[in-house]
Amino acid sequence: MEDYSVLMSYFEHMKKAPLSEEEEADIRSFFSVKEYKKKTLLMKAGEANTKHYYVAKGLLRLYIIDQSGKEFNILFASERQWIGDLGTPAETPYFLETVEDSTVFTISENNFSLLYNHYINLSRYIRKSYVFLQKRFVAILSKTAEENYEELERDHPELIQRLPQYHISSYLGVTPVFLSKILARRIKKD
Amino acid sequence: MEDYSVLMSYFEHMKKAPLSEEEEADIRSFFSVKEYKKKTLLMKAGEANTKHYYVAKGLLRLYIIDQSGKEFNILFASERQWIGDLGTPAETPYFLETVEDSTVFTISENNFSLLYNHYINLSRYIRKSYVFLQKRFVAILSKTAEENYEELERDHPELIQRLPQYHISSYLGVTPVFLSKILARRIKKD
DNA sequence: TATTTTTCTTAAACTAGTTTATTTTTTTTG
DNA sequence: CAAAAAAAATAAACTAGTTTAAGAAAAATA
Repeated sequence: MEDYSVLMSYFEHMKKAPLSEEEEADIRSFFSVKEYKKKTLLMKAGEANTKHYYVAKGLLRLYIIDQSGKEFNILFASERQWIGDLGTPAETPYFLETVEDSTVFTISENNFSLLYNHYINLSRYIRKSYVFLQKRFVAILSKTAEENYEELERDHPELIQRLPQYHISSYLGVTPVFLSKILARRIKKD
Repeated sequence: MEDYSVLMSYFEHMKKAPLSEEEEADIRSFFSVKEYKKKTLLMKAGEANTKHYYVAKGLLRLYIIDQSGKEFNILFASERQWIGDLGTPAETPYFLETVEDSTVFTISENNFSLLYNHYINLSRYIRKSYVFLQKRFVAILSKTAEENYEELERDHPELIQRLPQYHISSYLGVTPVFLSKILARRIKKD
C-alpha cells in the first residue's frame, strides 16, 4: 500500500487542522502515486488534459522546446512542491521530466480544482505562480546572467547542488558554455 | 452623468444575456470613471491596495523600474481591456501610466473579485494572464528582438502605430537605439 | 576497475545588444 | 507658425552572450 502521508500532511497544513476521514478518502481517491526513474517524461507538449503533480521525493523540471529545438527550463519542483501547467484546459506547450529518480502524486485538472478550492482558493495559488513568473521575467530582462545566477545561489542553493549545470543555464536563459565562463570568472576573482 | 455603457456592454457580453437592474446598479456602484491626461500615473510601486482598471478610451502601460532605474513595460491595455496588478494583496512592484489621454474605469481589488466571479470565474482570467505572460517570457528568452518585433507587428499592429518607439523597445526588452537599428536594417532589406 | 557516456571547461571567432554622444526629425506648445 | 521639447536615427566603441569544436573531468555502467 502506498504512502500518502506526505500528501496528507500537506493538506492538513493547508487546512490548519486535522483531516476528517472523508477528506482523507477524497485525497486518496483523487491522486495516484508513482515512482519514476530519472529522465522520465510525465507530460508532453501537445497533450490536452494535463495533470498536476505534487512531488513526494526527487526533482522535476518543466520546460519548453522552441522552434529551433532548444530547451528552456521554466520551473523546477522538488520535495513538497507542485508542478504542472496552469494554462489548462488548452493543450500544453510544456514538457515535464524527472531530473532525479522521483516519487510523484498525480491529480487530474478537474480534481485539482475541486480539492484545492476545498482547502484554499485556487486562484490564490495561481496568483502566486503568476507573481513568481513575473519576477523571473523581470529578472531575466533586467539583470545579467551572472546576477541571476547569484540570486539563484542565494535563494535556492539546493538547486545548484542537485541540478546539472546545463539545466541551470537553461533556466537562466543562457548557454552552458556561457555559464561555465561566468563560474570560471568568479573563481578568479578571489 | 458619466457614461457606463462600454462597461455595461462588457459585462453583458461576459454574461451572454441582458443585465438586470440590480446588476447594473452593482456595476455602477463598484466602479468609478475618470479621464486622465496622457502621462498620468494611476498606480505606483510600493502602494498596497491596488485597483483594477478597465480602459474605456485611450492607452495605458504597466511597467516596472529596476534597480538601475531602467523602465520595463510589462503590458499595454487599450479600449475594452483590463489592466492592473494581479499579484495583490501584496504591495505592487508596478507603475501604471496613461500613454494617451484616457478614460478609465477603476474598481477595488475586493469588488473586482466579487463582481468578476459573478460573471465568470476570476481564476480563468488570472490563468489567461498567466499564459500570456508565459508566452512572452519564452518569446523573449528564445527569440531575437527582431523576431519579437515582427510578432508584435503581426499580432498587434495598432500598438506599433499608437506607441512611441521607446515604449515598444522597452516591451521587447531592448534599448531604443537597438530597435531603431533593427528597423533601419529592415528597410535596407527591400 | 576499466570503459563508455555524460558533463564541464577552454578557446577563438562571432553576433546581438548596450552605451554615450551627436544630429535630424517630429511633435508640442506659447 | 516659430520656438522649444521630445522622439528617432546614426555612428563608433564596447560588452554580454553564442557557436563550434576539442579536450578534460566526472559519473555511470559493464
